[in-house]
Amino acid sequence: MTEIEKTLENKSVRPTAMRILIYKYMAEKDIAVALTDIENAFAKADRTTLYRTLKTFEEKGIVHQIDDGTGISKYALCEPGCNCELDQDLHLHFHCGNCDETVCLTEHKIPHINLPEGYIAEDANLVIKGICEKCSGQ
Amino acid sequence: MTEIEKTLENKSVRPTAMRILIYKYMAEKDIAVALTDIENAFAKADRTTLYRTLKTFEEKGIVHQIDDGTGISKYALCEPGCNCELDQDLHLHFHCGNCDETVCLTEHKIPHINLPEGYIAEDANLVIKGICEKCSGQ
DNA sequence: ACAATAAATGCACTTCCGTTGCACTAAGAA
DNA sequence: TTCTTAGTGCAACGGAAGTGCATTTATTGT
Ligand SMILES: [Mn+2]
Ligand SMILES: [Mn+2]
Ligand SMILES: [Zn+2]
Ligand SMILES: [Zn+2]
Repeated sequence: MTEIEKTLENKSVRPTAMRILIYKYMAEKDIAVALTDIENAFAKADRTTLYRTLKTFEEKGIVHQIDDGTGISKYALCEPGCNCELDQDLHLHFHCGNCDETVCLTEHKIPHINLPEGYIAEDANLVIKGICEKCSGQ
Repeated sequence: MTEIEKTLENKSVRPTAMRILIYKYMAEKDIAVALTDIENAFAKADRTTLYRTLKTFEEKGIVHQIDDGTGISKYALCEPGCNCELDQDLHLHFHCGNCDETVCLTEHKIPHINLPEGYIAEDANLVIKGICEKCSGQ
């Protein structure tokens, strides 16, 4: 049994061929991926299957969904210490306006914000837009 | 000439009847509004007109668009000191999971974030999700 | 190995929101 | 008034998310 299969089973997700391929695809990329990206990478697979795979992965804490403001949902594998299901230690995301790629900045946590009286924070999303290190050429 | 008409002309937007109505509608609300909200408020008007009005307002710096993570674009009037077109002094937004309302927290600016080497920040979006003061009951 | 059961996949279709093209109308300039 | 531009209304398109149901594949129990 491979590493990926073990990882999936640890999260109580049955390691089907499709799921292993999708996991591997996401693991090889260092950027967040959209459903369409996976669809293009695996032309033979049906969009619904990929869609539901991502949904399952998200529910089981294997990936987290990213709203980078483009209107297209992105997904990235959760790091070992990723507490995204607990809504704590939330990291920020960076979207490059040049290459349209979105990356997790897992080391950069969202700073704590003091809200006005009566407001209760449960979750947060911080997206920085600009030029990524690949595109800025340094 | 009313205050609203003056405001629109100052921003080089011709104060048509429809535009004045939309501006007034947004000014009376203390929450961000979606295109659908305006559509429901002015059943006689066409969605396209409202859509293009909001677009014009945004281009002229009268309103700013808000991405609160719901997937539906919201809009709010820019405060007198709102520098949203300059991408500075960006304030954060709060979305209530209970009443589904989104508000501008204009006093709360997005803190400066130190990015990794090579990353250039140009814009930022910070949305806090939780329970608003109306719904938390205090 | 077999049947019974449950999970995963594939296809078709729907919904929602944003967006655009084009014709028509109202408003401002000459 | 005539010319020209800006605003509005109607219809249709588009992308992306989501759902219902039939079919296939895997797992369980005998
Ligand atoms: Mn991330
Ligand atoms: Mn705002
Ligand atoms: Zn880039
Ligand atoms: Zn609320």
